[in-house]
Amino acid sequence: MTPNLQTSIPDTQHALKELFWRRGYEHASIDDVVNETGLNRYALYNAYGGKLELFLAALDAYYQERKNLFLRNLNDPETAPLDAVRRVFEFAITEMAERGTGCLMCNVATEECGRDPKVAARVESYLDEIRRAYTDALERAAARDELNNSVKPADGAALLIAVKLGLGVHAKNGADASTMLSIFNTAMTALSADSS
Amino acid sequence: MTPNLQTSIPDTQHALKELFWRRGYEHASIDDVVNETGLNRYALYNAYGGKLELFLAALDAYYQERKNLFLRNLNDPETAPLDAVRRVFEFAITEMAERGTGCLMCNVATEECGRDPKVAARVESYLDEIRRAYTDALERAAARDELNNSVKPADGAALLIAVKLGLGVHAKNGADASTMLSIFNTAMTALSADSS
DNA sequence: GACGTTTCAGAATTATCATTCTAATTTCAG
DNA sequence: CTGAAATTAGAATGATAATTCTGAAACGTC
Repeated sequence: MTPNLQTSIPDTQHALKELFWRRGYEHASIDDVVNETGLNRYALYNAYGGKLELFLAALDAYYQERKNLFLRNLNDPETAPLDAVRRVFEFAITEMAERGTGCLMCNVATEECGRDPKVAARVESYLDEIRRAYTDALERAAARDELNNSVKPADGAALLIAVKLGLGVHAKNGADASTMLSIFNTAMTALSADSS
Repeated sequence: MTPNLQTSIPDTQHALKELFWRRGYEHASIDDVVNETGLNRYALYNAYGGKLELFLAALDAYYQERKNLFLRNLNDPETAPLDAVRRVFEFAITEMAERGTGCLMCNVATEECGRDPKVAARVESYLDEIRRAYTDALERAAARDELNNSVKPADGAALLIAVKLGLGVHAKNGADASTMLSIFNTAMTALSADSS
């Protein structure tokens, strides 16, 4: 009945992701981890090493999930690039508003554990990958004359990421979806070709 | 030599502001407060009540300082409104990059103490006041045909605040001033009249 | 079924920190 | 001066949490 470590690792990572996403690194205790993963404390330490490694596993699970979801949408050839960006943001905003916990990657960036080199390296590479994907999408938009031509795709991508981080802060403060969507729409209006 | 409480409160608030800004609420201990304010532990508890009230004092000191600085610049009749916005952001970005600690108000919003009702109320009223000031500035810009006419002043103001929060996250992660200025410039380009 | 190994639950350890307490010192009015 | 009141430095308290330890239970192999 009790799952062994081998078969339970994916579930464990999912539970870790949920726990750290909801509570943050510092406010999730090992007792919480034990309760929510169902795994034995001793086994956890043997398998992962310590709390930080547990967190890295959660971050990896989050990263894989987002990467699949976002990049698949952004690169969908059936969808106009700015519509794809919109779809990704609308999903993220709705989710953040429902959960009230911002985005795990943004939260990490503001927590003390974000100063850890291993954590920081993951955040950086994750943000780089997202930025590249946004840049590609905005380049395709520019090629279709759908991008504000005063804005370079790479700059627009960096702005989108900053807005996303800002929305994550708003979400942690209990902002509702409509407030956040309005902010995102303003950004998209300002970045779009027909804007002025 | 040791200052008494009456004359030292302004210095105390300044020291509290610095301490909590640099370390955050949770990672600043009462020992730190004792060391950095030079005040007696017992006296601190008598004067303030507890750690949260110490933090509120820090928040108040920060708020007063920013309010004077930012609103004076934003409302300066000698300066074109978008230039005034730019001046405020350039100051804030330079400061955040130098300190590497984001902005105190943004940090609060992401910390657990931001869930406290008294803290949340202060953050909300502070952000409202800033939003109103940005809205006024953007309305003046619109009257001079300097604002992207697809963007309503109130929406532009909300976007500026989200960007500011996002830049605060970047700053906490060690972003340098030029990266942050570039993001801000992109936002201003997209919000300006001659943008497309 | 028996034994060596693995896994378990939860206690022990160690550390940190907010808050309160205490005994000594300073202050200052008379 | 002097003695009551205020103020101090730092120890005690109580709580929480990461990590390690321990003795018991479960498991698999023969």
